[in-house]
Amino acid sequence: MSQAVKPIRGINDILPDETAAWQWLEDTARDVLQSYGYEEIRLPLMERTELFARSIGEVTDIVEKEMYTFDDRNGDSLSLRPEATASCVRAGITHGLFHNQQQRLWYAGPMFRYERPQKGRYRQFHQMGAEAFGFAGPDIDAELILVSARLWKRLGLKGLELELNSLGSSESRSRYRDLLVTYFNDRYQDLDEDSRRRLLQNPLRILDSKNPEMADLVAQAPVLTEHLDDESADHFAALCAMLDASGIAYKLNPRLVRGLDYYNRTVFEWVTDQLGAQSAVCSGGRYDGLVEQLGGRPTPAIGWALGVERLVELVRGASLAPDPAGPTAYIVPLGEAAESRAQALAESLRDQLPGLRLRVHCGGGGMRARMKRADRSGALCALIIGDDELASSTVVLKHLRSQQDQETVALKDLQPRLARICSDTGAA
RNA sequence: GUGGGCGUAGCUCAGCUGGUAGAGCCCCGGAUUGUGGAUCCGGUCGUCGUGGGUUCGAAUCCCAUCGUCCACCCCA
Repeated sequence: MSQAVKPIRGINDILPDETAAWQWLEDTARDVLQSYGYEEIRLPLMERTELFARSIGEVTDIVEKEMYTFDDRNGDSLSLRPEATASCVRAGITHGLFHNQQQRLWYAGPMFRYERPQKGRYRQFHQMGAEAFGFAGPDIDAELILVSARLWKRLGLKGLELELNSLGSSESRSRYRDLLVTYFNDRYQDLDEDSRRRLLQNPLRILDSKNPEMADLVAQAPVLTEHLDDESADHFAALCAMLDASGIAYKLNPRLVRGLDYYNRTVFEWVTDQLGAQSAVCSGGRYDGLVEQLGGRPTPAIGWALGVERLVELVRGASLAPDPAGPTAYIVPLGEAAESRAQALAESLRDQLPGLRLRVHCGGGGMRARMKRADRSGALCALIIGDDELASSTVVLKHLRSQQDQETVALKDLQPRLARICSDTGAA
């Protein structure tokens, strides 16, 4: 044996025993998004590096040390996308989607960040996201939160908490930022190493510190929500009233900031305590300045993204995902004559019943081995075809999930018989 | 980038005061020549992560290295 090729760290395969949960989650999310009138947009996996630098922020960790960046053969610097909002905005500008128009969009797909992998954090991970463009008022903020809340409900997920905050306008945010820098600079001696670094890069993130020794200092710091501009305060109050009216519970968290530079006003996170250090399952916020910043016309915008791996973990942990459906029938041909007929029989059944799931035994083996495979396949029944059945144009239908006696079914009656099995079990 | 735990069969793991590698599950065959699930019998499967060192002898001790998991950081 030659040496096996190693996989890339933090870039995982999703194996067949997990894909049922993934598909269920993705299907459910798509249904929910479409039920609110959101339309899918498919975006490229890579963009010019400049796009991410200009949107996420030059001095963020994501851009400085977590992007997969390389020069293509023309010498252009490209990066695998670390998130999709920037691409979505870019695509909207490229195709004029924002000119006097409103857009409700969603996307799904892999993102890439060069981080040390740990629970709920991988170098290739998947997000689904929703973005709304051209809506300035708090009603769309409420709607986007309702979309996410409905998704948790449809998935049967309990225990997610919504944390909510407002960062204010970019002007009030930067005034607050100055206040905060002054406050922490005056207490520089008490700052831990991480916070000193953040003071230069992203002072708001000091408020997020997990270090208990920083707790007092953070608690005494100026509070963001007390320094909002009037319009942002009104916007936020109206959003809260709408959520109250819809029965959505939330926790105001004045320390909730976001790592990406483009957010303003509403920011929110759905958090869980089930995922170790990774508490955020879905988060987002308003980014009213981004479209203009990337060369489009001023366009208010807001969106969220959810981490598919994290949700899959929650859904699997709570055994919420339905069991994968096995085949309706497993066809067991016995003898050369039957083996040469089996695939043709299966083909004609699939023609007649498009929803039917048939697995035809391949690979030889004795009767016992074939029946064992039929059982392991999860099939509802086995269809046994040997010389006797060929001679009489019948098959033996054996029920594998119940104690019903096996039946001999004429070939001409097989299609309605299988259709009935499908409908009895709610399949197809 | 920093810190800690762990790397033995496809999977889960035992073996670690150095003596030449085991169990359960899975898989295959048989008991049951055309009938799965339960039971019983038999069988296949290992560069003991990699490289070096100590030793008559290393899965076991030492060093290095890689991988992986978790946490910091960052964030979905």
